[in-house]
This record gives sequence, C-alpha cells and structure tokens, in this order.
Amino acid sequence: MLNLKFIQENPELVIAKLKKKNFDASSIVQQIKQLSGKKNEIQNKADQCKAEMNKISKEIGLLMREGKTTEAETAKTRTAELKDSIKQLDDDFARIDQEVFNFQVLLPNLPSDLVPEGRTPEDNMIVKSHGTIPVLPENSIPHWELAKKYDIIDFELGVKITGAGFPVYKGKGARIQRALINFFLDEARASGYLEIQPPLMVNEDSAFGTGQLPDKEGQMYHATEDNLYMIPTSEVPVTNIYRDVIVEVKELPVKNTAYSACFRREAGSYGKDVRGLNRLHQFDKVEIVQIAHPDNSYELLDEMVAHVASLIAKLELPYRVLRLCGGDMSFTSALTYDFEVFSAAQEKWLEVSSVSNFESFQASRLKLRYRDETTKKPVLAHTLNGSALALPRILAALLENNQTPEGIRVPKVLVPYCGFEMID
RNA sequence: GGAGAGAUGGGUGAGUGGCUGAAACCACCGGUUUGCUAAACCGACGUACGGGUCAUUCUGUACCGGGGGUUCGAAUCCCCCUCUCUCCGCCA
Repeated sequence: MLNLKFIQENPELVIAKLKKKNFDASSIVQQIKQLSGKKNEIQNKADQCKAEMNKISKEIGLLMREGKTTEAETAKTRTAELKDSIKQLDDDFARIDQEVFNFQVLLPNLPSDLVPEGRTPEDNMIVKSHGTIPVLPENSIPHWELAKKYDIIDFELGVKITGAGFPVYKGKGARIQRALINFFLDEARASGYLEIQPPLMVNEDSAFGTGQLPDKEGQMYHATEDNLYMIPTSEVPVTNIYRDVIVEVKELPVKNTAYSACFRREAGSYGKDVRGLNRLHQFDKVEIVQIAHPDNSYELLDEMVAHVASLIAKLELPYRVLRLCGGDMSFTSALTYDFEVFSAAQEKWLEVSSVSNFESFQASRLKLRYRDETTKKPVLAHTLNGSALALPRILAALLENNQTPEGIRVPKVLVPYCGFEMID
C-alpha cells in the first residue's frame, strides 16, 4: 500500500499518477487527507491526557510510599475524568485509524514514468521480439492432442483423481517437467539467486503480507479447518521470509529463487482459454524474487528481464516482451514486463512470465525495510519478482512448435536434464 | 489425539504491581590501545505514531505473542485466543 505520509504530502501527484492506471483517486485521497488530519488532532489530545495521567499515577506512587494515604486518595479522584476522556479519545482514534487504512488499501501502486498510457492489452508496448515463428507441418495439432497422442499428459485422469485443471503427467511428460524445473533452478543459481524450498501452505499473516488477502481472497484454496492457504505462487512464502525484517544495506540486493507447485482456484475462468495447459488449478513454476535498494531497483528489474529472456531463448522459443500499459497492470505493480511465447498450433501468444517492480508497495505492508547508511533510520525496501518460468505454457509451446512427423523434438539445452531427445 | 511448559529488545535471558522502555551477557556499530590480527577497555545501541526547531537536536504517547479486564498505576494479577517447545501415542 502507499505510504500515508506520502499521500498526505503529495495528494496531487498521487491523483495524477493513478490516472495512468485509469483510477480516479481524487475522492479517496481527499478523504484520507481529511481523516488523517482529524486523526492527528485526536492523537494529540489523547497523548496529552495520557501524559497527565502518567504524571498523577507517579505522584500517587510516591505519596503511597511516604504513607500519605489521604493525599493519595485525593489525587485518585482527579483521574476518573481523565480516564473517561482517554477511553473516548482512544476509541475515536481507533475508528478513524481503521477508516484511513480502509481508504489507504484502496489505492493501487503508482505506475512508473516508463509505463505507457492505455486501457487494454492492445495498448501494451512491445519492447522486444525474438526468434522466428515456426512454420508447422500440414497436419499439426495443438498440445492437448499431442499430449494424448504420445500419452504424456492425461487430463481426464486428473479429472477422476481431483478435478479439471489438475493434469497427470506421465512418462516423458513427467520427466520433461522435472527437467524444466531443474534447468530453471540451475540457471537462477548461476545468476546469483539463493535456492529456497518454501512451504506450500501459508498462514493468514503471510497471505496479507503479499496482498493476496484481502484483495484476491477467492483465488486461493483455503484449508478452513487450519486456516491455511495453498500458495498461488512461491512469491508468497519467499517474500514473507522478510516480513517484519530490517535488512542490512550490505545484504542488498537479496536474490532468492524457488520452485513450487502453485494452486489457483481461477474462479470465473471459462472457455477456450482454459483448454489443455493454458490455465490450470495446479501448475509448476520457478520464481525469482529480489529485495533491493530503491536506488537501483530498476536496474535489477532489467537484469531480471534479461534473465528470463535468456531462459526462453535457450529453449529456442520465439517470444516477445511487453511493457504493460497503465490499464493492464496489476494493482500492486509500478512497472511490469510480460513475456509471451508463440504457440504455433494454437496460433497465439501465451503469457509465460510476468516480471515486476513493486517499489515499496509490498514492502509497506510487509514492513520490510533496510537501514539507511547515513541516517541510520529504517527505510522501506523495494521488492521485485518474476516467473522464471511457469511450466505449463512453456511446455505447450515446446510441444506444438517442435512437433515433427517423427515425434516432438526436445530442445538441446534440456536433453542432459531429461535424458532423451525425442518424445515419440 | 493426551499431558505439561512457555512466548520479554538482533540473539541468550533476568524481571510477580510504581524506582522497568525494560538488568546482565552476546552480536552489531563508533572509539582507545596495537607492527598486523586477536584480546582488553570505553561509548553508543529498539520500533511506530504525534508535536516543536523541521539540518544536528529536543519532546509526548504507545509497544514485553494478540485481544479484553482489574487498578490511580500492569511485562508483572484475571479471562479469552494464537503460536512454539517437551514428553507420550500414532506415523512418512
């Protein structure tokens, strides 16, 4: 969430910047300003009352010790009124504080100056294209048919065991999954990321910390008996490592990577977009996360984009990089690059990675800070994350783009990982 | 699942009603000493939100797992909740 002081001091700037996200912040900002003024006023009054109360209490303590009980009793009578006002003021404060917070969390993150204007995905800016779109043989088929033909992914079996969106990978299908995970993790480690194996379920505090709650409540599987949530991405547990933490400047940037299964309810999804591997309830993903000093977080974002680009290039897939426009960005992001690979049989681009700088928006809720070297004061850090990469759509593109009459060719870089060159 | 113990500052850990925002030790930071390292010694050392000078400083309040209560006054007493640890049972 946005810093309260920042909103109070820069109301016009907040409103102007959020316009780019097609968000009219004027009334919220105005309410926040008004309420926080009132809040400060109440706090001042309450603090004064409490100061007096503390003073009297100390005096009573001294009188009691000296045995002056009658004086102590007189002093006590003075406190009753104070006590009432304090109670009243504290209640008012708590109420207004909550109101301010409720408004505060409605405001999305401010987009970076680099973010292009626009409302829809069509307005996203293509900043890079790489590779050539393959020309497939006559009778090419989409990945869900290939999966059946070579018996490597069984969607119906998943339906039997669990439900739609929980495919069963078999034989070379299972092995190529494992190969992709290992490949991605090794590449991340080579780029300086520390490998983490996080819990797949998180508690409520963690879900709040990265903003899954309350905003995306319905998107997570919720084990109500124990009040735990299945993670929708390893970003959640990995970023929450740093919840309520003050890191040393010399530790920055912190670079973590994690493989995990990801679970998403995808309530409201339907139609052809969910065909095959395009949208699943459970899928595998390797995530990269960085905690950065505000001075160089955008350099690190570029570095992460380059890392993801190299992964896709090594897999010999044609891809493009989009800088998302204001209207297509997520609530929490300041700047996002999406990666899309071309799925040749479906003849469409599939999103396989999203790399974002959240600046201090996530850190604010997480209370993730570093200690400034000159002032020695805690300052909110910047957080960044990206998928590197999500498996299903990568696999879909690999299967479709590499299909030949003899079988599906495995990219060279994966052969040592999976131990075969063809799926046949 | 049964029984018990516990939750205090970056860490260990003292503290059963006022002199405790909190001992002591360790770590970190600054300094002295030193050929270098180490040791020793000295000093500083929480966070949040307010207020005044808004640069250094000064000041008020809150915070000892979370919430509520008793009291003039709570880390300390009472109630509820959460979590952790130990033992037993079960088990990969």
